[in-house]
Amino acid sequence: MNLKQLSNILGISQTTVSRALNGYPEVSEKTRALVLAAAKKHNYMPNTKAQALATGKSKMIGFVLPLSSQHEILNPIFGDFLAGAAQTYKQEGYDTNLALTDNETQAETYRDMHAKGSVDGVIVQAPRENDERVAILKELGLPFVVHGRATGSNDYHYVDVNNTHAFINATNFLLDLGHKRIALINGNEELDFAIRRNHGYTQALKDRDIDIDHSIMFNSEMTEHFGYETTLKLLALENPPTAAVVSSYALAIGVRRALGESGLRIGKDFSVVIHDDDLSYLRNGEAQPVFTATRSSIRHAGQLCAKVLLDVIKNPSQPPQQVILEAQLIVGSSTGPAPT
Amino acid sequence: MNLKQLSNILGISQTTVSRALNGYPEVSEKTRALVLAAAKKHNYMPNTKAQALATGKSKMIGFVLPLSSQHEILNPIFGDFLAGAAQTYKQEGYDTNLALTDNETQAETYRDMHAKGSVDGVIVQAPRENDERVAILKELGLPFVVHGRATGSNDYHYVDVNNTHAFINATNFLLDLGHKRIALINGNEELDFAIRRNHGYTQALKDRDIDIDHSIMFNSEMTEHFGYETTLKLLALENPPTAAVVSSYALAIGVRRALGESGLRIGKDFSVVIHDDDLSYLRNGEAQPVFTATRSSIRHAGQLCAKVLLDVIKNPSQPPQQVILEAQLIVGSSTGPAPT
DNA sequence: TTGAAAGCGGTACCAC
DNA sequence: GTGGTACCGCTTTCAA
Repeated sequence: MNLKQLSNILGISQTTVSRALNGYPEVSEKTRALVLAAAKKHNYMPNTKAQALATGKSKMIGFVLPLSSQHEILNPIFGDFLAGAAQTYKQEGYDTNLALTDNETQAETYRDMHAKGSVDGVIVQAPRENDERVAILKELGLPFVVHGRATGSNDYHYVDVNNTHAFINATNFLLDLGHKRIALINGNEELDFAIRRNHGYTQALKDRDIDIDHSIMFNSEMTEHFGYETTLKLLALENPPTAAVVSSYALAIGVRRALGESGLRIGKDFSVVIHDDDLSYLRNGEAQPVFTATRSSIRHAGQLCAKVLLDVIKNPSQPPQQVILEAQLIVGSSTGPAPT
Repeated sequence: MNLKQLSNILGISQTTVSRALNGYPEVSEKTRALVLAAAKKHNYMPNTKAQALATGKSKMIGFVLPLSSQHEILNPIFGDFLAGAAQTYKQEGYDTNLALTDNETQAETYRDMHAKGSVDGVIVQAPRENDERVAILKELGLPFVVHGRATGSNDYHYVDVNNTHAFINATNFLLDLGHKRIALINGNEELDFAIRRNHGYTQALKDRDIDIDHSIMFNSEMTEHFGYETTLKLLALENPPTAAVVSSYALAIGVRRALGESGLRIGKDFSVVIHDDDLSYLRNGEAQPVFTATRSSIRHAGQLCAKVLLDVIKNPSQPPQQVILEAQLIVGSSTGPAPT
């Protein structure tokens, strides 16, 4: 069923039918009612391609996903973030176009999307310093919002989590329990969020006049394996820590295993606060009696990014919108005080 | 840059330019070379909407994602499967259209996609018995491939993992180690794959004339929490099992925690084989020294689904293609023999 | 308030 | 080999 057929059935011109469907005021209410009824009856929906061609708006948002996101870090982003964003787009009548790309040809992918006219705007994930993508998108004039931010950059729209504050809170929580030696098990130092988490951790310690001990600060892959290895190293120290702030659930699983094998009970002999963006692991609360969690909802970030992007598409020349989300500190019962 | 502009620059008709670009044989090689060079120089790409409108093919594949996929089970599907599929689509010049939907309005979503002419085909996830979606897609004549299968259904194209065989292998592995009492910790019994896993497990036991003991077979949510609780229950039995086949990494994490707290060492006092589709947890091999894993690559399933779908789109009237993937048994070193 | 017709950017048939 | 032109399904100007 297309416009022409529908208008033929009704004996009204395509023009009027189109106007009735799109809510133009000049159509008589009687006609509109007729058209709407017929459209519903025949399950008519305007062909999106034709609409896009005629209006110049594709009503599609691009989500570019580098294949390197097999990588641990981007995995949760992929799922929950995208789900949140797509949901918001849908509410506003936009579709989501997923574009995979090699890590090296990311910039080209954006160029192509724009040249092919397939999207009205895009989201950029995990920006780096002086990000090529940002430069290209500006050059193309394609609306975009960045999820995360490159250290120091602030001349574009972005949505980010307040990682610094989250880790100040997490560290303070352990300090308040009386811990003096608190380890940090964090992601790779090239990542902006990991840098901010390092900052939050050191900030909290400095505020209590505790010296930073770099031998109990670790930055690397956020995997179970690394959490495990790191914890064993920490416990083997002459003066081992009594608690740790951990940057992801995957890491924390490794931490827990290492503690278990070393005979240390979490919440009694050793306290752990973890941070995670991915709610799925925490959803049923199974982690809470054991760990204390600082968590941010990646799905919510997706929704916000989408909202900002749609706003930018409608009003492209506005000054940068920069949204910082606060992470939530969830206090479980059994992360106990520091051993005396 | 569009066709008209490009043809003006070249002083050739749109028709010829289009033909040259699309590889039609009747164009002289000289002309084609000229056109190709100019296209590259000006970064010309045909507008997908116009192309779709003119050809009647949208070159887009729909991926419908019910919002209930916040649910644990569908989460890995979301990421790795979609990545695999999208990669394949891209190679063939197709784009991926992600459509979120409420669980209740899934069928309508397919109807709408078809009515709007936005996709050439779709993937259906996690089919149920007499699935409404399958019926509708057949009715619409929209090409589709199902990921998974409903018990007993076989009149459509699908790609599925050989869950039965995977669990026969997993169980046999433990039997070969000498275990006599092997528990099963599996997903909810309403799910087709869980049913098949139950079958595989019981099959393997029967083949060795071991009686099925339903008190050590568990079906429920595939979460850490349930893995933990179940394992505690198992260990509290009068005659506890000495090993377990576990249906997901999340469950296995709970199992490990329960064993740890009970002072049992994995691979010495208790053996575990886990099955998981999501490679990300296992990627660095951190689980292998501790668990033995039966794993299927969900990304690979995505690629295969995509291939089949593209094939079906090109040749819609072919008989059902039904692909069954074998899962891989990965033998770790420390899952030891049964205690004597 | 309604309708005819000219695009939007391509493809493909038909003639040359 | 190449070019003219109708058409894909919709929006939008212009006239009535």
